[in-house]
Amino acid sequence: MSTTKDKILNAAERLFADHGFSETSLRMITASAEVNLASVNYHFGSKKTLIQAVFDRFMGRFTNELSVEMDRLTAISDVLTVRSVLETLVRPLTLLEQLRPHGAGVFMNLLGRAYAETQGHMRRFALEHYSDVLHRFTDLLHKASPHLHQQEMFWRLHFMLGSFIFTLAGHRALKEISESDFKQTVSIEQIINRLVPFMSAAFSHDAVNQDNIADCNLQNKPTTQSAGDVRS
Amino acid sequence: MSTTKDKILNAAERLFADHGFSETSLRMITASAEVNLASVNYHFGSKKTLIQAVFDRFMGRFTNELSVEMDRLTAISDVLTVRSVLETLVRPLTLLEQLRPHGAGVFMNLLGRAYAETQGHMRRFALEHYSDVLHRFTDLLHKASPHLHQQEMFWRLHFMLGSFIFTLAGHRALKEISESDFKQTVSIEQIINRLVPFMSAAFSHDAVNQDNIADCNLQNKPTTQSAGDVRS
DNA sequence: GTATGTTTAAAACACTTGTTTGAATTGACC
DNA sequence: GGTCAATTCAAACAAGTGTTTTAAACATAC
Repeated sequence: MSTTKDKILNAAERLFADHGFSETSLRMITASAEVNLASVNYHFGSKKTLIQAVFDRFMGRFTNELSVEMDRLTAISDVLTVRSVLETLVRPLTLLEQLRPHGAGVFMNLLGRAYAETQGHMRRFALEHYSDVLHRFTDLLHKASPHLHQQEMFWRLHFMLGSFIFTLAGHRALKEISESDFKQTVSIEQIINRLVPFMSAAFSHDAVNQDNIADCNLQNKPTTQSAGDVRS
Repeated sequence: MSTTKDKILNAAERLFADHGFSETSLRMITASAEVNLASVNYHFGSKKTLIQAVFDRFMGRFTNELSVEMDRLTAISDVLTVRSVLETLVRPLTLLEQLRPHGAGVFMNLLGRAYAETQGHMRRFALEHYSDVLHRFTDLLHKASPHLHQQEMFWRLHFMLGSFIFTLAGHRALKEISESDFKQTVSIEQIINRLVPFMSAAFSHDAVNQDNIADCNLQNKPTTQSAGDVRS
């Protein structure tokens, strides 16, 4: 029942959100947690595994919630849209945010880091431990857009991931700019609710003949195509 | 005339791409550049300003190219589409990549870092020194989608930026996965050419009444064949 | 050639990093 | 109360960090 472990975990979480990982020292963490410096190595082994532990705790909470949302979705409707699948992300993310200050931000930071690693150590860990939930999500997405083949799916998935990670991981900076420019507060939930339809449209677009998209587009219709000037 | 400065800049560029910024020490840089350790402080003042110098050099090359592309676009056509505006990014980015190994990756890394900073020091620097080109780009984008109000514009711009930064900054890791999964090499140009139509669709979507998008959506429609294969 | 300002060189500086050590403390169980 | 393992603690460790210093080498002008 030793609370030391949790104190470290919580302090690390908060500091990681504020300063990033390599910019957060163990001394900052232990000072903030009011525990001894050596205790982090005692309980977690190393800084690297501490980061993993923080990540793991987030990932567990997130995938649990996501699982619930996906259950709900598949229960109520048998026709899937990209939009409805992406909307399963909203609650898990906002929940993370209200569970801890900047929760979604730290989580996305960790996720981004997991991918940025060239070695891919953290990514492999996540894909192993949470493969079922993750695969289930991509499966739903695939069912919602069956015309996309695997490779296109792969890239769209990561384009989307990029938007999510970038905006949510750095949402404090973005909030700052937005609020100084528009004199209006903005919550992470609002950002997500803007992001989901945005990504839905992107994910659903027909790449072969993009004029189909243009036709639906309510903006000025360019009959003279200046587009398609794709240099190879 | 002194090549020491350039040697440092080039070595820093390459190492930043491989290990990130805080993970790259000045000793690694000076060793790789085969110059004395002290010379980086002599020529650049500090590590921080060295990073800025690397960023500045990239930013200069990038904005120059982008400017040319925007000239070309506005010259040939007076009706703008989101797609055509986004396509002005293709050449500047691929040029960066072929100019130096992983050039676009480092540049996007720096760009991402510029935004991630809570203090916003680097972002402010970029916005001041390159405001004209940057504003011109956003203006074109705004002209191409005049129905979007400022705030929605702001967020969509950053959603897009997120995809670009994430995918290009981490494109080496993504390449790795993609090539091991699909047994097929993939160039950064191919990624960009996938990303542009993806983001065009996202940017052009009608947020007010998203059913319009859904109606245009070709998913589940039997007439469409396996789409999305857009390698150029 | 000397003088002047610029560039390079090796070494040391002051400091922070993650980690380890070995003794002190705690808390439970017999 | 004594035993033993688990935990905490202060201190030190070795390695690495960015930066500064001082002297030497260089180039260029007078």
